[in-house]
Amino acid sequence: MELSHIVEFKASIALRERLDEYGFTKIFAEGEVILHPNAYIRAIPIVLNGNIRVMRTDEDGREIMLYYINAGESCIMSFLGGMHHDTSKIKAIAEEETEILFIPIDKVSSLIKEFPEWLDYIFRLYHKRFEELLDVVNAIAFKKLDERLLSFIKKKCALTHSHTLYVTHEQLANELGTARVVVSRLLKQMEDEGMVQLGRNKISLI
Amino acid sequence: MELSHIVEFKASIALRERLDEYGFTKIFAEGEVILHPNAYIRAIPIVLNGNIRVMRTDEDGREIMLYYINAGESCIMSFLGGMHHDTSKIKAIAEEETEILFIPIDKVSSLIKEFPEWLDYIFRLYHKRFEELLDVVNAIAFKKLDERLLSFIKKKCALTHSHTLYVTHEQLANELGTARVVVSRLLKQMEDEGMVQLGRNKISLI
DNA sequence: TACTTACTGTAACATTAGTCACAAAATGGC
DNA sequence: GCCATTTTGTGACTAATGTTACAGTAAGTA
Repeated sequence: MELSHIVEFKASIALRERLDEYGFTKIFAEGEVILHPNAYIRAIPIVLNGNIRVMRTDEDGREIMLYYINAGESCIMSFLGGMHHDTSKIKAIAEEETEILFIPIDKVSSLIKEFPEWLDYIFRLYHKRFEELLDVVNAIAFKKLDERLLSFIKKKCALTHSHTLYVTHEQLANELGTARVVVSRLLKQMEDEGMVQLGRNKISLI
Repeated sequence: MELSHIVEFKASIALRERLDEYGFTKIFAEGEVILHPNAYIRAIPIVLNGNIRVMRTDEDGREIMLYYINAGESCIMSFLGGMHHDTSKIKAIAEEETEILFIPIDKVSSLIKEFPEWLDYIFRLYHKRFEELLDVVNAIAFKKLDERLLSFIKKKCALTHSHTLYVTHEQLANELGTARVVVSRLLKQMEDEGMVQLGRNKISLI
């Protein structure tokens, strides 16, 4: 994805040039950790290609997935954290091979003053993330695991525009914040009900 | 609380005057709903005195508390929602008698251009809310109810600078997103363990 | 005081999810 | 093909929470 495809950046060549000038790109392999919990934040990432999975981890090492950052989007948690010289409260992992443009945090704030579209971009993403977080709260507070599992599978499928997912039950369990057996049990149930078809490392929606 | 006590506003008489000029204040009684879910947002609230409780509600009417908005703070969800002409995803209730200064949404964005400290204020609150939301996610994903209940009671006590809380088990249950019997059961247990003392409409931390 | 209402306590039971243990199947390397 | 490893399936059990039903108790008020 080119920066010019981001709606807020389309009209401003100047902003795009500035981002190119200040930023540096880096490519992460699938599964690579982009941002560790408690790490200091020096730059905010804009995803050019690929996807980032954002996880919340607790002290005991348990994790739960919060949302995806798709191409064209940024990690707004980093932005806030960086602005306040705070450490990261989340963990970001490349869901597939992912190319990222990093903008140093000091440039981020100076760009706000110069380019209102940059601020619009930040606000739009904030809004999106906030709503996604609220959806997560809803899901874990009010939904049962089978429902969460199903919509999680659907979301993952949507990312790859496919009906088949290549993941292990273990991975799903980790991202949902539960145990592998639980996921296996529920998946088997869903297969019996004809909702999915299971294979090794493979789940197909029907 | 005066606007001048808000750290970002201290230095700028001009900003405070503008807020006074554009805004209008309103007083809400304890328990009054300030913002309904799905309502259109035309103004963002700054709490001058009192506290607002922000709840997430799901389609079936179940609720769960997200965080408090204290004096000097604003509801950042409204801000985002308002900027994007979106409806409210949350419900805001006056926890006690609460005085609120409402700033019309169109003024909010024009103030950003004029007063960088206004933007700083917004960012600071975003950051705070985001972290609070993450804490909520952690709590409901990984903590057991007894632990959540206890820390919830402590948080409520902290609001009033007291060791005694005047609420019913029903209210606590609603805010935790669970059932009254469950809360009663856990509270009784906590009383047996000498952690709290119970009365009608009353819970004292020991 | 007597009545009503709101709040709390408790038992019994159902459901959901987590845990442990181990078997069975699939896969990949040799 | 054989073996090691990873992944999946399953049963049995425990723990946590939700649900229903009802009794007891405090407070308010006519």
